Amino acid sequence: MLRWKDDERPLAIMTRAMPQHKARPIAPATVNPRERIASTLAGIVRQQLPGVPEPSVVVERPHDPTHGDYATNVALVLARSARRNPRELAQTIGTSLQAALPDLIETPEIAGPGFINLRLKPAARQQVVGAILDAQGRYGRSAARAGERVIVEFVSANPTGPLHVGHGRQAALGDAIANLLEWQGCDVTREFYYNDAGQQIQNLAISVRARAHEILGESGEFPEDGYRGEYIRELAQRYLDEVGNDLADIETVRRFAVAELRKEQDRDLQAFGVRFDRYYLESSLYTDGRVDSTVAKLVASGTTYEHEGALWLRTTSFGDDKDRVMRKSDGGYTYFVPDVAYHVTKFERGFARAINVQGADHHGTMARVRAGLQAIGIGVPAGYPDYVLHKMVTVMRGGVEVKISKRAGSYVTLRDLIDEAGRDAVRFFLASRKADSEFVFDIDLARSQSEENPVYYVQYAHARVASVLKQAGLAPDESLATVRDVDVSPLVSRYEEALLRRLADFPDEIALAAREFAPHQLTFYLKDLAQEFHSYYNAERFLVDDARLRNARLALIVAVGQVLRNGLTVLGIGAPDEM
RNA sequence: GCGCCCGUAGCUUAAUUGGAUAGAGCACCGGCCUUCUAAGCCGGCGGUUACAGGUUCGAGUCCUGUCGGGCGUGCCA
Repeated sequence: MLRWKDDERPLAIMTRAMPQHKARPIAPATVNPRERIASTLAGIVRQQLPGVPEPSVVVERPHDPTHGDYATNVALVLARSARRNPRELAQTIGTSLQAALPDLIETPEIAGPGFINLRLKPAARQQVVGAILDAQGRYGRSAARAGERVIVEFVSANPTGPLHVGHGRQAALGDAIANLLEWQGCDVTREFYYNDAGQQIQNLAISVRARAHEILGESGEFPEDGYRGEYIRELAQRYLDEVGNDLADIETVRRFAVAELRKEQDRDLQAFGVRFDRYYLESSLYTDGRVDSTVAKLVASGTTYEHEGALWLRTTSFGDDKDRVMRKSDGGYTYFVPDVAYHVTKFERGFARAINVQGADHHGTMARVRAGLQAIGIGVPAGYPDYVLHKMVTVMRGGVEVKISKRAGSYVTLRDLIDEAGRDAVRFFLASRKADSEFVFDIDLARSQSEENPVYYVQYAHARVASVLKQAGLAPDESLATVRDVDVSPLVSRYEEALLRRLADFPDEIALAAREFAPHQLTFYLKDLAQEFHSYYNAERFLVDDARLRNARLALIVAVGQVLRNGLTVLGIGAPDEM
């Protein structure tokens, strides 16, 4: 997952307020090798090929480890405009590169149509262990985006029923995205837009009241579009127990039902390990006048018109494919008006970036909200807010789709999933796919505490690290300090090379996953890291007699344990010491 | 009808954003526990990347069209 352009800021490993300690054998202020190579390369191109339009210099990990630690395609990209043979150009650039970085790389190899393959000197590859130990649990964190204020809105379920698996996917994705951004230095606010003002809340109240009448033995019809889940009956029973038999005031019923459902949603989210900084109430947008003032501003901007008794916004002027109704002919606002008003507050609250994690059925609102923000003319940037839309989750058990739960009736609840498969497995699974692909959640797989379950595979690697350290006499909280200054030069086996490369990639993985709102990339990284560790574990012994080798290997696996833990933490998953 | 998204091995999927021989896991077959956790490791089988064209040194990735699935689409949220 490495791809950097030379015009992007290098990503510095967070080194904040770290106590200075003994000088280590490797250069103290070492930068990530990839960054050094990329910037040196850019200089060489500028110097040797003046006048050639400078391309993005890309230094990346080759797929095949026999191609070395890094590879670059500069020669291929430049060959045409420089009117040179790509392989011959690669040779020239490669020679200059090695001359500039003799301590870092071996003699470059030219391969294929003109790739330059670079192999790090062992000491350069090994330095990552020191970097991880020095970081004191903060390896992978960066200050690259320090001070950037970001709001991540996710879940935002209506308080009309229990959370379903789709909300679970949003919670897993949204929380992981928020964590990723925090690890990049962003100042992140997690917000739940709490839709308490619409027609569906009224339906909830009516449904609960109808069930309460039934319980009291009073006849009456259940509303056509009422909510039919078992939880409505439970709410009705609790209402009768706690509030009383007076059902005359629908407002009292409504308030009770909403409060109860919110409590339940909060309990589910807590069980899932997700917390919000703020719940933003849709109703407050009406009571504080923001909806009215939003409409007034849109009218004043001249982007609205009246047609057939309704007020329309000319969203087509801002990229939408149809104009949209703002105020219905009956005088009420359509939902998209408070939506725009809400996003105005995000912008006005100073969030330079807003990310909305929602189901793909909301994709229609994207163009509308963005158009509304543009129309209002208060300087909101064109792509604001960002959307991460996810597709449907299908739950499978025993090879067949599960469509209903007892409590909710028509859908599977997040609580069902957590109860069946456990928090960690559910979070890992729901974060492990690209958001815009359809998701098949196999309950049997998530439940199985065995080889076919990836989350246990990763956690097991962490537990194995902890177990070895324990037998080496290293307490978990002391292991970092104990191995900090060991000589890591014996780490040269193919397993060790692979692990060192993987560890060096971690900060870049975080940065990339944060930039692309793509936690699934991190799940794949962790599986790969765990796999390399398990292979190593099976092939080599750590507690060997040779003290120098033993210490080097212990330092390496302490570093592996750190990265596994950090990665799992970003995904909101525990890193157990024992399994 | 129109718009957006998706289509990769029997199943679930990845692919460094246009790079090298399309990688994994599950399932299936064969090996590895007197040694730090076998919830593990090693090997094998399995691909016309839905289809047809195009762009270029190079396409799963970009463009055009077709097929299949999902979602949305002037007064539901």
